[in-house]
Amino acid sequence: MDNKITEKLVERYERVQFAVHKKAQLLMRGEIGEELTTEQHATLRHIKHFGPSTSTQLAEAFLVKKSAITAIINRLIDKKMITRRRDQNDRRVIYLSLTDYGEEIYKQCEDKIHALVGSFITQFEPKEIELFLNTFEKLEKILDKQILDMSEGAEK
Amino acid sequence: MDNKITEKLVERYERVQFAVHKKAQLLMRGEIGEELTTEQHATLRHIKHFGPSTSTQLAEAFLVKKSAITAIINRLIDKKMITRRRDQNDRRVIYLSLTDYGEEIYKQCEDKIHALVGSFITQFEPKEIELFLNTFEKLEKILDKQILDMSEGAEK
DNA sequence: GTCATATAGTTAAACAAGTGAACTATTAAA
DNA sequence: TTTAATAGTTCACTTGTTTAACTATATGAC
Repeated sequence: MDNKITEKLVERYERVQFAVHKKAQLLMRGEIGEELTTEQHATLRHIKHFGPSTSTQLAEAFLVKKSAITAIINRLIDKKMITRRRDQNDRRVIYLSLTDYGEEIYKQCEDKIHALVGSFITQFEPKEIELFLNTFEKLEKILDKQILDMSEGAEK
Repeated sequence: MDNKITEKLVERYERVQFAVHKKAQLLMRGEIGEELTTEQHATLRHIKHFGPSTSTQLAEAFLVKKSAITAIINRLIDKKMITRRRDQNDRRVIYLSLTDYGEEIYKQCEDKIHALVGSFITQFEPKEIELFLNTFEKLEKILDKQILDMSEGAEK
């Protein structure tokens, strides 16, 4: 009984998550003139959201090693979308910021995503959206706690 | 007004999707004795679900090129989780099936996932789960149609 | 029946993302 | 001041991906 629902949930979640991911990938590809990978977009998003950030902060946010961030950052710098700036108080630290071009590309991506999601929203009842948001908020809290617990051992 | 909701939806969805993905990754890593990547797990899942499959079918299901499937398959064969079997009617075709070992590892993964999701379920109202399922079903249909439209040009 | 074409799958080169370990600087602490 | 810790990079290796060239088999036009 309960097993059936679990299975259904997993299956349906996986299919939607796959479809959303693919859709987002297609959105980031080509249409804007610049190709952005999922990770590159997430990096721009983090910096836009939290302001100038360090590799360490990005690594913690994405739950990957710092060397992985270095690689992504190098590619974004090649694309002239972000810049490095050394902290003068602590000269080990490097702050990463968006260039004007980075801001521009990021904005174009956001517009695309928002337009897409906006078109979805019209097909749902306000009540459905409300409940969706609440469920996800709850889910997020549960997951965050669990992931923190699990990755604590693996963290450096 | 509507803009605000779109933004919230995107943000919340992205955070949950990230958390779920990381959580699943951690689940597949080590705990079972065998490491499975997301793609390897999805491949086992597809074969388990649809029975002996071809590279072409997997490539279509995952929306990647066939050469990407070849690489994943080779690694799963190295791990002795699947086998190739030539079709005798059409000798171009190769069917991929799970080995007993593959079945065993896959089952262990599923059990882990179901246990996890089962533990989530208890924290939600039946009504919430019902609506969640319905919303996702609706979302899936919308996305499937859109992705089909978008990738039609890109398909080979 | 034979020749052109389509289909199934592999291979190889190149790129993006990731890990792990060794490394350079710089700062903090004993 | 010598030792620790921290921030970041580099390098070798793995996985997943695309593109393009390739092999082998099947289909179809004539």
